[in-house]
Amino acid sequence: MIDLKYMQKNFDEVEKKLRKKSVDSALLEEVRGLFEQKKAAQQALEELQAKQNKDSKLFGVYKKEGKDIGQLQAVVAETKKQIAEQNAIASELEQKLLNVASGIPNIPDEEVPEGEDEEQNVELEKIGELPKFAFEPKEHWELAQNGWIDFERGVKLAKSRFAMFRDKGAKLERALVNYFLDHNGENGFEEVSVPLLNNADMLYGTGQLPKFGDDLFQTDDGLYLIPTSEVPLTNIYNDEILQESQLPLRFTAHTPCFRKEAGSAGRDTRGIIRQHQFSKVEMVALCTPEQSDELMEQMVQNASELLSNLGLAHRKVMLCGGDLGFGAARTIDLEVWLPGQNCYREISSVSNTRDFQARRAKIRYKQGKKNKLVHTLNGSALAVGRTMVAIMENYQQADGSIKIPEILHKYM
RNA sequence: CGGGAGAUGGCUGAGUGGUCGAAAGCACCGGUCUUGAAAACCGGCGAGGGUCACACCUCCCAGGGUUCGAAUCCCUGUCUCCCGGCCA
Repeated sequence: MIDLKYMQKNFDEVEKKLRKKSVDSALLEEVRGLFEQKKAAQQALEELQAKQNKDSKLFGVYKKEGKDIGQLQAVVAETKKQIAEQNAIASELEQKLLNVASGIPNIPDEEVPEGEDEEQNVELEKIGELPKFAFEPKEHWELAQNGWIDFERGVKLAKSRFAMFRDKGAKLERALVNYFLDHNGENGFEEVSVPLLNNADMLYGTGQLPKFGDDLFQTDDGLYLIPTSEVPLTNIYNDEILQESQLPLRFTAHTPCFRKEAGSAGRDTRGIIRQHQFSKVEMVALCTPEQSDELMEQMVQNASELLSNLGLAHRKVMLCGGDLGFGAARTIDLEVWLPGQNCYREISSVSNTRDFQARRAKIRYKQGKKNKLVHTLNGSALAVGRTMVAIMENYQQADGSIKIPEILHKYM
């Protein structure tokens, strides 16, 4: 949630900044109008409430003094009626404002480049050497003929866009998870194991709800399968007030992630690049505003290290405004080189949401006497399935076999 | 899933219809004292909105209800603890 008070006072500035994310300006105008209306209604309501409170307290006094309360009763009855009416008006406006405003995305940082979509993302740095092959490198689903991935049976057990790993494939997945968690742990991230079903408040907190509910699997008792462990990790301190000395807090967790991939029909239908269920190791940080830029760097660096240690060539990309996620003020993607596909593909995405999620999730910290909103950051380190793809394609041999990267040897 | 108890400020915990947003203790912050610290003493100290600042409004798990007035009474839900059943 963006800061509505700030937005009201600096409407033109906010509108201009949001243009980078191509937000409908009619929506913003609506918010501005609603804010004024709501405030007026609120004030009117509070005046009435104050009157009623005052009169009600008089009852006690009158009774003690033995005075007649008949007239007072009539006055209060009238006030009550007015309160009911005014309350209806005020709460409707408030609800409307909240609905509309919660659909406004975060304001992009100054440095975020202009752009419509991923075409305009800006490459920051290339890391590692592209591998050379004396043969035509295959794509991972061809290589998976070796039995590592069983696509057909994954589909049979669930439906399309589900797969299962077997034998060395399953072991490779487990090895990667262990390696990632160890590495993140050594770099200051506390390892946690979280509920995979979260309630609606948490999904609102991180921004998936109410706007992106279509992409979530929901249970019949109102819980949601997490689309990323960013949701539980960020919400660990939902509606709590932290001490400044506790910050920054850094967490890492491995979880499966569940996404309906609504609207992705026809994209990446082959292989395991885009699945309904995938495994991911995530990093999340809660920190002060002063700390958040440095943490962002650290998290990108941490993910990049994992790729380098696996011997995988990759690049850092700064997302342009149009490609930024709903809650992100800035995002840096890591894209790994896939020789089979002959292109770079996203394997990690690190975002700073500033106080956008913290405002929704009510995560604050005490700075002296004041309660301030924390900054929240999240990033993958790494997407496990896609790392498997990268290893298969980069480490494939002429005979179709796949070498295991050195660093994983002790894990499998 | 069945029976009982409970849910109050960072924590512990009083409060059963009327100036209660709420005693007390702990924690925390400021001060006095001290070479320094501890102890002792004095003061402050829930959250959100509102205001230049006050005033004022809302919140005692959530949602309804009773009442002029509810943390306090009633109903529903959620969660926690204990007892029983089931179970990885």
